[in-house]
Amino acid sequence: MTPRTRRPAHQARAQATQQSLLEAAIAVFSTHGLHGGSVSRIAELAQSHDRMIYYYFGNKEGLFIAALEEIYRRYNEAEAAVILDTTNPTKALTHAIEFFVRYFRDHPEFVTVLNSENLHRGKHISQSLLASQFSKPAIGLVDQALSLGKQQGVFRAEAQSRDVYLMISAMGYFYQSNQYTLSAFLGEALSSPKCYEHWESFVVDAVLRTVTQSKKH
Amino acid sequence: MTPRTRRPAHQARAQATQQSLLEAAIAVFSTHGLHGGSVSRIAELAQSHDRMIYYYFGNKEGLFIAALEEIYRRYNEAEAAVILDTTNPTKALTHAIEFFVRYFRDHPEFVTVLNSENLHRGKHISQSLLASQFSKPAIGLVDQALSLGKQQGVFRAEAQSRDVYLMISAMGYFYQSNQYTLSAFLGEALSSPKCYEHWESFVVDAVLRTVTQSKKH
DNA sequence: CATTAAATGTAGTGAATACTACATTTAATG
DNA sequence: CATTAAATGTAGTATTCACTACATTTAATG
Repeated sequence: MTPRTRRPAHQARAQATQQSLLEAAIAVFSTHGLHGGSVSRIAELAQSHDRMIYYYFGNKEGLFIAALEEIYRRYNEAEAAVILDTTNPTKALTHAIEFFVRYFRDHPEFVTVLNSENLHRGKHISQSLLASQFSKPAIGLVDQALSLGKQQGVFRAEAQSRDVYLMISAMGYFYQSNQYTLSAFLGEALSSPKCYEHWESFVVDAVLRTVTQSKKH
Repeated sequence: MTPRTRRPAHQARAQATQQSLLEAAIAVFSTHGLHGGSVSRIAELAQSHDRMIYYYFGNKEGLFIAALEEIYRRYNEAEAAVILDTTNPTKALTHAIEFFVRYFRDHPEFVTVLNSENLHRGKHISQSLLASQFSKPAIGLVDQALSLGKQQGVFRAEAQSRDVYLMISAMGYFYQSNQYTLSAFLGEALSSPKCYEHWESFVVDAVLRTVTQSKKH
């Protein structure tokens, strides 16, 4: 019989090769974009050969899609690991905001790869079957905090999770994504810890003021 | 004597060539990025030759810098043309917000070219002498409205123009810049008029709630 | 009209690109 | 140990890229 059983040693090496190629792809695509990043550079960084990219991912676009799926997977994974305070909605929402803003700050590759994908009008994300699965828990964190606050009457019932999620994402993402042009434009380095901390607290303040129920009389 | 006088017919044609190359560069760089956009494609779109790009702009990077300066110039020009209500600060701020959000929506090339520049860590904007001049009137509109509101006691004195400007820009810019991945992520086309209008009014609401002085008692 | 220089047109160059045909190695199985 | 197929390595190919040397046209001036 022809051997249909798996070969563990082969497969382990193969997985390691795929993983290092994927990691290298994220690094190269995030710093040079889809067109700017070359397959030879990715292969070199992964200490492999460009030949293997075609072997495992078909072509350059296939590798980009895999990289896109991977950064989304990590984003969702990180979000799912956050545990919010279930009694204090203000604390919970603050915690959620800090998670998002810090995630964008600490994962610039997430921001730049998404920018590349948007430059190409979502061409690859729409091809991905995995990506559609990621959409479900997206607004989960914000929704948890908002629902709790509405139950307790401290947050306005009209505040929608989707809008608040977009607001938080926008303020965290934009600050990271456009830091270079903004720094030139404003004449101040947005990457400094002082500047960043001020922004983070401003985002918390702005979101809370947006969703908090104003006191009657 | 050697003729040092200008030659109007020559110069007029030359300016037209430069202008069409610049326009084509903005179009191509905005849809394909700095690396993805080729000089031959730009020259073709401008109905000229790549030869002229090197004649007028030195090299590809020089053309990109010129394109960057041009979109910034137009942004500042549009901002300077806005005239705000000088009596009603809420109206004035609402008007300013609408200007920014709509500018990003109606000028996707501004958004995508800035994204390309940020991918390259502001390498070109820092080289530009023109760009530094654009920074001055940047926060002007927001500052006008905020100052008026503070004088009248309807806006909080602690609200800083820079923060509010960043907040407005972030919410308007992010919605446009990330519309494709967001639409896939949220399962809803953000480009629809209904969706867009909802967002615009939400931004107005969020900013006003952030800066408005809460009533005592 | 001859001269001149700005402006444009043509035809390339070398390097980098995505991708591939083919050979070789590796570690399983019978 | 021979066989086998997965996995990897090598050496290419055609194409596109940014950029340039050189020729030509255009519209001024004297």
